[in-house]
Amino acid sequence: MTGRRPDLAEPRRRREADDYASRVLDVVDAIPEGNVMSYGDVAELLGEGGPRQVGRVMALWGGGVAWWRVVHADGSLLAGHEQAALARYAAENTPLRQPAAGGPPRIDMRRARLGS
DNA sequence: GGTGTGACGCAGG
DNA sequence: CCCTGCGCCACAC
Repeated sequence: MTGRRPDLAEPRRRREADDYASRVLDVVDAIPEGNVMSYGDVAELLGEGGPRQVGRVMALWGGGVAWWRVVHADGSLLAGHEQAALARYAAENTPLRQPAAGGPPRIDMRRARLGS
């Protein structure tokens, strides 16, 4: 049919985006204390989108969930929120890897990564 | 409709 | 350990 009704088609796509975001946040919310997942892990478990999509969702709406349980694949912490994240890790006893000297601490992915 | 950008990830050097 | 390039995809301009 030629009547596309853009006034209805547009909002539908918007709803799908929110739905995807809601799924991402749901997965993050399901990560147990003391464990973490990488952006790629979340995307893979979700079976949809990619690490960057997950990252964007977290950037926009991650404030309402345990955002510190989503880290980079190499275990490095979220830039700009290292202190807040570190406090959380200490509180829930998340396994960290201490650097030899002065360097930035990272998650011990082998032990903290969920699923392996 | 091309271009740049990003709370990513991986391979190379 | 550092930096660079490329793939990836949604979004802003």
